[in-house]
Amino acid sequence: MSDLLARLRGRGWRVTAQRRVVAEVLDGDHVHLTADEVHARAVERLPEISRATVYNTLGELVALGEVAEVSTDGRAKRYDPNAHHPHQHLVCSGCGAIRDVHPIGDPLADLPAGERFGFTVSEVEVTYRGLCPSCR
Amino acid sequence: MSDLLARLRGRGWRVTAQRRVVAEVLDGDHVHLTADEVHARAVERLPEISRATVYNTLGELVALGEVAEVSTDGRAKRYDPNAHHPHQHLVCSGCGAIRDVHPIGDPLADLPAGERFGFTVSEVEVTYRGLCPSCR
DNA sequence: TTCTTGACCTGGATTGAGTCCATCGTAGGA
DNA sequence: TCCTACGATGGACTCAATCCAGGTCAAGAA
Repeated sequence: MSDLLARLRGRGWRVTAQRRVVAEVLDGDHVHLTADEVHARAVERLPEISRATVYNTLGELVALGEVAEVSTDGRAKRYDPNAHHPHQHLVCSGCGAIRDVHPIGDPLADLPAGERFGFTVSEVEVTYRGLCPSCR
Repeated sequence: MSDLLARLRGRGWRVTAQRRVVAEVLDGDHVHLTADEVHARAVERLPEISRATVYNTLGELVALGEVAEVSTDGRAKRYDPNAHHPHQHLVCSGCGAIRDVHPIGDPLADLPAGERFGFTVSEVEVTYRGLCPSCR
């Protein structure tokens, strides 16, 4: 993630304290924070940062393909910094915990042409659901 | 869907005009209405029906396993009456159109034990994305 | 058929997530 | 150092969904 800011600068991004803090908060594996959680953590480092800025920055990171949006429950979207490593998600129906997982095979290949209704299919999103060890 | 009301009555449901109308609106294949769309159509048949009742009834139908909740965009949830026939969804990134699809194989089998983090995995949800013929 | 009652419905207030916008501030080039 | 266009702010607003107090009615009992 440390070179993320360099990559963004290379794309003409103006690097500000706010954007740096948002990028820093979103660092690590199995990180799936909501926008409000990102904001809460960003405030600890930069007390005046506004929610609008967090939403704007997350939106830009998503548009640039640096962060992926995940919506596993019907509630707030979550932001996943692991966008450069394709993966799917495993969600606990009890506590909502989310893990990144890597199924075998290409899920795209499992949709026969006869089931594509003439669509050009380019992406698949798989969400596995179950109970985690501590909710069972 | 016509025997849905009979099934519900059998489960001790009190059948009211409102519940009947909601169930009728949710009939057919490739039907994926939002709660507000269900409400709009229900109002045509029963002008005084309230949004709260539509939400309550949809929630009960979901809890009974008669209808499935689908959230393909980050926006309003959609309700899919096809819950008794397992299927996945194909969504157009352009216009949002949704089709029911049936991939080959069991997607659950594609998640190796080593990737389950001790979870008891019981469900998979697959969303294919692409462009429909008229958006391409 | 009428009565009774607890489950159901209503509409308005409320919550929560997210967006919009007018204004102010500042990163980075000249 | 100065300028200015891009970025940040925060308060108002939208949209989806839920909550709640009070009125209504489906279905079993008599």
